[in-house]
Amino acid sequence: MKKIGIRTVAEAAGVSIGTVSRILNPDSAMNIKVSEKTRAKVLAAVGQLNYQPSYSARLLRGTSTRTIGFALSMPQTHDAVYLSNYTARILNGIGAEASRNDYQVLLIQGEDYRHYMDVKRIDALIMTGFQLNDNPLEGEMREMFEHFNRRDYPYVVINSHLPGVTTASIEIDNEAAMSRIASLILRKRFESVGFVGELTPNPQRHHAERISYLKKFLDGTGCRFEERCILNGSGGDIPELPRIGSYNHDDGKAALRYLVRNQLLPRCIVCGNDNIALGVMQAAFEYRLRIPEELAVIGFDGDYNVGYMNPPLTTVEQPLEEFGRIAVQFLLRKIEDPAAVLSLMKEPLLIERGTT
Amino acid sequence: MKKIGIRTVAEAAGVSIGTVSRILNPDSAMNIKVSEKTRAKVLAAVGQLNYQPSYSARLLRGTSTRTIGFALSMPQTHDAVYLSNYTARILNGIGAEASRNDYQVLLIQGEDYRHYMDVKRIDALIMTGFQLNDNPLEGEMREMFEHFNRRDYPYVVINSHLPGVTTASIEIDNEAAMSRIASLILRKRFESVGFVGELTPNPQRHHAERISYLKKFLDGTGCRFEERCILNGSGGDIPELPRIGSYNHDDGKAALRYLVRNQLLPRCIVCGNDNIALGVMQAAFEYRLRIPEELAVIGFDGDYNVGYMNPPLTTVEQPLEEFGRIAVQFLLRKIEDPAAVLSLMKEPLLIERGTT
DNA sequence: CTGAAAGCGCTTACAG
DNA sequence: CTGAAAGCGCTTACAG
Repeated sequence: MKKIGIRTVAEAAGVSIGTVSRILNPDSAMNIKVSEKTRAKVLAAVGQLNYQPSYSARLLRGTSTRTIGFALSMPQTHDAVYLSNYTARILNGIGAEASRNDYQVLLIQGEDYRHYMDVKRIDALIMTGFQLNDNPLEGEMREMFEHFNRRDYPYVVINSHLPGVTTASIEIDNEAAMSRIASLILRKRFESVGFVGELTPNPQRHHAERISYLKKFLDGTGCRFEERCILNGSGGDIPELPRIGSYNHDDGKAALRYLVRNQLLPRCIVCGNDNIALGVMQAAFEYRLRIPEELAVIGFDGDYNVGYMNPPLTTVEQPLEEFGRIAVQFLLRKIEDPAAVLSLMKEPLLIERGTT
Repeated sequence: MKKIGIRTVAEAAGVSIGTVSRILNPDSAMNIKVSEKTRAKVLAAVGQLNYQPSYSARLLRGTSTRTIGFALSMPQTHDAVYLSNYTARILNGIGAEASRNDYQVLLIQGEDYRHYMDVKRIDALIMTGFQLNDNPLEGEMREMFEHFNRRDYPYVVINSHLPGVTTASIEIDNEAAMSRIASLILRKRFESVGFVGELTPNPQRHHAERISYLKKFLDGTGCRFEERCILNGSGGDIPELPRIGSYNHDDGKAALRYLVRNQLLPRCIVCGNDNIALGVMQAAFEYRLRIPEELAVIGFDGDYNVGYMNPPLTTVEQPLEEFGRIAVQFLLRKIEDPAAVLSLMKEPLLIERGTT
């Protein structure tokens, strides 16, 4: 079986390969000046031979790959879970918008994001989830972004930022989110509040940020938000959890048990994400605590299922799908116009349901 | 800024580009016979110039792309949701195993899967979710698989099959699953059973399959499994639902409401998937039905969150992550050995929790 | 052990 | 309007 390439087509149509190429590349400036007659001949041959231009050869000539990279995790930060619920939602937005524009998505895992761009395996890159409290790779990453900025690469960072370097970014307004949560807490007159984040040595930085905003908004209101009811990270009295790449449910369970056993249980627990909240709720049921009468629970993210809990979870809705879509839209613009910039801070919605 | 290619490196090291290439391709047979001295020189130059071999040039030379395609949906079957919960779990397995083997994953959406393989944009392809009751593209797809088989392409189909063509496949044993569900139903002495699948004109074929197995196992046992309590597909009395690309929760809600209003509510509802089950449960709570005392609910799939419901959901656990991993392992084998075949039927676990 | 050269399959100035 | 030719950046027989 002979491989059919551009010259097979050219022979079949009785023209040169250059002509075939011109006809097959409508974007080419030269495409216009081709006679209808030859065009018809060539197109017929293409159809009959079912010719597919080689992807790699086109790539080599510098054409776009029509591929957007989505970087799933930085080295050392990735655990057993490849794609979290949260990441999947972002990917939903990315995928929908990409496919609308006839782009595909390459999932990238590993150390070297620069490489994919440098080598033009992808046209653009979306990153998320590397914002740890203490990221050992911060230096390297800063360099990477400077490299990207210098070359006007199309990239976007979602819900993460690195001090000291400007990046194209989309993020949720944690301050606004915590302000809304604080209002709810005060309106409900919950007299004490706790916070449960990830019980790992190196949790996402968001959690710490949100804790400090919540402190700010609750300060002087009479509502107690004490240090020992704030479980985030590790050390001190915080229960140790083996990290098994879970979806954080276990952090919630462990935290609630710890609070109950040490008689620290607050009236309301604010959680770093919805999975933690589900874990908190499950453990609360084990202790026969009534939600929301005895314990209120507030989540974060707005995962697909949390409206179907019993009671349904009050949570801060992050429009993650929208983040994905906006990211792709920006990247497509940036590909056209290297000067395009993006710096979007989105205010989230607090959705009150049955747990408060 | 000059672009640095293989010849920049060659010049810097004072050797020919062929030598550079040989040193950089450890797999090459010629790699062994290169002197340590030149190797050191070249490697130093590579490091210093931070040289990255062009991905596209390598591709053109026929090297592997180190990319596995994951096809998300067939044309016309895809709705607003790009990646369902179910698909995300498969992808988790694929991604983990791929990245362990230094492969990346390309998400493919659109009409033409053959193209990606033919054109060698990917080394292998994984497909799922196209098994509709009435797939208008069945003919085309059959041709595609025959094309793949003829060329010994590495591909796998997960949880879908097409009558009349043999494909490399991994699937769940629906018969075993329904046998387990039937045993549970009989043991609990539920006197009547209903089924809720997708309330769309063209539901997944699994649901119909499972209904018929359940019929078989319940037949003659005295447990009633009547036609009018089987809601799957559309037509007849089945409530019409606008498809909004949801995760099926709404099917569950609509179905339960329909059953209650028409006084058809059975003692136990078996659901086509977990999202449907969550919808059923939520609607049941609205009617103040007690689960499991008045109504038992059984899900399918084993999504991450369903153990955290209240009560936690009894469901059939599909090892979807494992399916993804096995698929990748097979593909890597198939790349080495074109004669490799795969036909795996996996028995699922029924996990009994609070809803039965 | 290494170099010079052919060629992977295209696109695109350059001629005519 | 179309052809002949250069070249994208590599890999790999072929010589030596």
